[in-house]
Amino acid sequence: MPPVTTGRADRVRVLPEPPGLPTPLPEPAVDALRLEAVMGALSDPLRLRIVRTLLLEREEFDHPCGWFALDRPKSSLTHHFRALRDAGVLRQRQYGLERRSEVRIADLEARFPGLVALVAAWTP
Amino acid sequence: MPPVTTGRADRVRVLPEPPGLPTPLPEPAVDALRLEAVMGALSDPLRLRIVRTLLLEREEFDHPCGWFALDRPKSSLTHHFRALRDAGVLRQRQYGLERRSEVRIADLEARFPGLVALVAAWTP
DNA sequence: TGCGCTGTACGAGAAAAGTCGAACCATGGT
DNA sequence: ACCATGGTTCGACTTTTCTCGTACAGCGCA
Repeated sequence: MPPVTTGRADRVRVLPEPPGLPTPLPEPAVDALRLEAVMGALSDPLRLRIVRTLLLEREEFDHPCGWFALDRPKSSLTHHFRALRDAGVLRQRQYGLERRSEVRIADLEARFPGLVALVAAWTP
Repeated sequence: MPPVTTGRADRVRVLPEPPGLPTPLPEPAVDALRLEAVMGALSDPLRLRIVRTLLLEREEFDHPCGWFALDRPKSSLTHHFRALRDAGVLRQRQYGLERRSEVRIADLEARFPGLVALVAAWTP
């Protein structure tokens, strides 16, 4: 299976599915996304790395926070994931006890075309 | 009698260069541009507005700082213009006593294609 | 019932960024 | 010579952000 290419928005998986994805945690609507907020969220190397990892290595859907090899305490990770979600970069769902994240590729592409590709091309 | 200024003060930099423009102030090289730094510089509404204005309303080359209608004290503007220059978003040249700025469009486009367009499309 | 797991909430200290006044400098005009 | 212009530097203050420890909560499982 090919690694994801970020230039295009493939299907939007936001539909309510009968087996049911958990409802996403509160997030800004597409037309409420603000460029300065997104930029601010992506102005941190750690968060940039989170998003990039999510873009390049998502095998299926989304990953729990511990998926990434981040050597920070959990409370720090919560902080950064929340910053990304507040800015509208990430969508998070509660799967039982773990919270998984995915990049809102379609939404970002709709409002800020090309931005996702920049993050995917980023090198630490 | 023409008021000949003393040649003791070697302000040679003020001379207009026939073929060229004044040398830009120190700035990061193209391949030293960092996405997180650029994002950080563009995560502020005021700076976003500066860059966007520069992109959309540049009539010729570049503009002095006071060109924009920013109701901030001068020291604040210096701060923000410097932040933009440090991140590599702006290039600044000293024209005699005034300092003019232009967006490093080509450089940004080379490293982060599409980013300039996002700023140009931004709405306050 | 208790343990291990994932992750949150709160709060405090540290670090970074923004804000702005005041002093200053060089230039050009009158 | 003086003043206005366009801008810098410095220092102080305020605000925001980062970092992380501690405490806690829900779920699954023996």
